[in-house]
Amino acid sequence: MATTQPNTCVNSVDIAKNVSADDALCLENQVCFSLYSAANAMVRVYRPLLDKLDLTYPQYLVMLVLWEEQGISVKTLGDKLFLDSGTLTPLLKRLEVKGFVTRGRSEQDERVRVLALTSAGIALKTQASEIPHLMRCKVGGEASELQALKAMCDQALKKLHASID
Amino acid sequence: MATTQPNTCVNSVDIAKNVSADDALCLENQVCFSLYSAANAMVRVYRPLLDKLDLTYPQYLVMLVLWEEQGISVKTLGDKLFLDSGTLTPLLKRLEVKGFVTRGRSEQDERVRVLALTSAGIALKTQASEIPHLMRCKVGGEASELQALKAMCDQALKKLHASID
DNA sequence: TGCAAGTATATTGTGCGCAATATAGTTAAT
DNA sequence: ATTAACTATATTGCGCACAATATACTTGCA
Repeated sequence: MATTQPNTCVNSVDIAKNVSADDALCLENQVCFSLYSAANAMVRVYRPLLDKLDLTYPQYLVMLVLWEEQGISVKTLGDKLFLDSGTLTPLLKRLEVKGFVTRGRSEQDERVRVLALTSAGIALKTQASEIPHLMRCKVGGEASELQALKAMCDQALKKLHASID
Repeated sequence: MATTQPNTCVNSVDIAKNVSADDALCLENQVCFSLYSAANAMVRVYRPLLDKLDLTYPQYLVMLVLWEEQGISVKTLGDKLFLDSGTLTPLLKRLEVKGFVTRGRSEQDERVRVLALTSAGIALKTQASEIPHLMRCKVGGEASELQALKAMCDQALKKLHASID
């Protein structure tokens, strides 16, 4: 395992192991490319299932949060989903137009939007309850593998967040 | 570990293990959300590094491919990156405007674009050679962990692709 | 040869993601 | 009470992703 590049880090992100500068730029060795491609593919597989609920994947994530807890702010929602208002504001407006979500104002603090579900939004949860099962069937794989994947993604996410100072 | 939902699949995608329909819709249990968030965070961490090369992350991926092999078609590029012409055509035009890439035509088949690098595009590889190292330092973590993450993403990608019939 | 079927790329439209910026409302310190 | 600093949301602009569609070119078959 030759290393032709001085390397003050013992570890690697975009290479499978310590390799030459050239091998490090090889697509095959890029961890991040695998992550990126898997995430894209995942959204693609969700799409036909979510089409039936008239939701996109990011909209589905918002609904997951609101099915758990209503009356939260855009900020709180963004903290949970790691998304900002530039993404969420237009997305929430689309959910409002579809009649799934209401965007009220806090009486205590006029700046904050209070997000809630309409009855249609609440009702959607019943249809959505099939989705995890359908995804399971579509993709298969051992539960332990998926748990491991989730654990590694969560760990990577933690480090990536930390590296944004 | 009670299962309140009949389940013909032994495995799970969006839940950590066999759980109730309600727990399956819990954001905390969603493997795909972890994948999605980690991929977003990864692109965010790349951004300041790639800004210096005047590249976005998807543009960087295209350059990685072209640094390995020039003269390929949009189709071949798309097969390698799992992206279609709707994504690549405008992206390649932007790389052309920046002066990194040329978009010629095949003489054998007038339909196919033949992608090549300009001298500026080739020169960029030298600057890019630092990026894997810089990402490694930014994120840290054991090489074996990253290898494992890559392996699991590749496996997931394979299954996700297969599930699109 | 002519034409149907297939293929490669391009176009259009929608919805993210996110940086940068703007605006309005709140809080705290003087 | 003012005002400066802070906070929550919104807006704008750019670049993906991708479905759906269009166009141009090629190939194979009758």
